[in-house]
Amino acid sequence: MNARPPPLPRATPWRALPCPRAELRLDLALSGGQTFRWSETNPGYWTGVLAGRVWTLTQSEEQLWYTLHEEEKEEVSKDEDSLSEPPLKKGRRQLHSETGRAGVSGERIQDGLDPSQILQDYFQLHVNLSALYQGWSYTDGHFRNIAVKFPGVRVLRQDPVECLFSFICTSNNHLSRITNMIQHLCQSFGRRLCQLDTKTYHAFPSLQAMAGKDKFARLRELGFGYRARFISESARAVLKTLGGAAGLQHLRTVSYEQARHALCTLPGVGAKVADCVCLMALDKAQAVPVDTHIWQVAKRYYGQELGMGARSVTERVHREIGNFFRSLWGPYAGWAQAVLFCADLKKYESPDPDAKSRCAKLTQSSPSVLT
DNA sequence: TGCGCGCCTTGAGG
DNA sequence: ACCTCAAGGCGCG
Repeated sequence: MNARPPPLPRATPWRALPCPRAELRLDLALSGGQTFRWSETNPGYWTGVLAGRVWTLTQSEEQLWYTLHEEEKEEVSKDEDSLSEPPLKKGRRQLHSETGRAGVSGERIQDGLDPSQILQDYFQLHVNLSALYQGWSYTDGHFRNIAVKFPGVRVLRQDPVECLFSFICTSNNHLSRITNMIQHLCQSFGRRLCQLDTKTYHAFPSLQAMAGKDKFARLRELGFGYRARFISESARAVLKTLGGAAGLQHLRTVSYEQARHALCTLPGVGAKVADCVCLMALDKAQAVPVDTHIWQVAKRYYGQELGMGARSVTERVHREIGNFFRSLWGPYAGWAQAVLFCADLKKYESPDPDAKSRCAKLTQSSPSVLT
């Protein structure tokens, strides 16, 4: 079953890189709450924007297949702000090389950077996930139970700008609405890339495009609520005080504590969002984002004393849970958290025969429980 | 200084 | 129709 998938119109021929399914499950990695920009356009086929190009991905037992869609002619979208850097001429595209690894900018793909390198970088295929799963399973019985059903959950190495502003949108919000909001953000402020069927694809907006003067009002109109201010003001703050996109990228080379502290100076960024960005864009594998969900999991499976007395995830709870999981899972604790989070998403809940009987039992006994 | 509480937008789901 | 709650952050006491 390692045959080449059928070709798509106006797209490059399919190519593959070796990647066993145990090392990567596309569905879990791309729709498990890390990124909000991929959709399953056909069963098993995932289409989305990465490094300024539109890709479709699929996988067989041993290989990850990819094709790149043809870009439309240069048409600057209306809202791409005048503050934007001058468009780079083809053939002289921006190159980031802060870390020695391939630098993937969200705005434009670099000519000369092999698409397979972009994918290896994005999926961090140099990390041996099976070995990590083995280690976590050895020290953690609950993880061992989860791991069987949720193999191949990798932490993506995302573009820092896209990751930061996506997770600012997640505050007090739910997955379906987050996905819609980010789609609106890209459609309104991002460069249009192409159209497939009826769906248009846009690059993630530049900092300049989000920082423009009337952007706050536009975002309010688009239904971002109080997050509108966070987005426009954080875009300005990144440009003004953190050195722009390159400055964010540079946080990959500093310590977890330094990166986290820098992010927390931005409006709309607290401990939770900062940890998400540290983990998913800034190479801080030890960062454990703690939300209400992970807190419930922690209390239920790892000890009720975790975050005891609190009614919500306060700074103290965040610290306690994070430190607990780091001591349990080690330097890649954030990667293990991603597996647990994925497993807890409602859409992945398997029809559990025990759940019904538990529920029925609870209902029967509820009068005595409640009184 | 550390901590917890109420508020902020919107809409999906019960 | 009504309510609650959602991958939270922030100002305040």
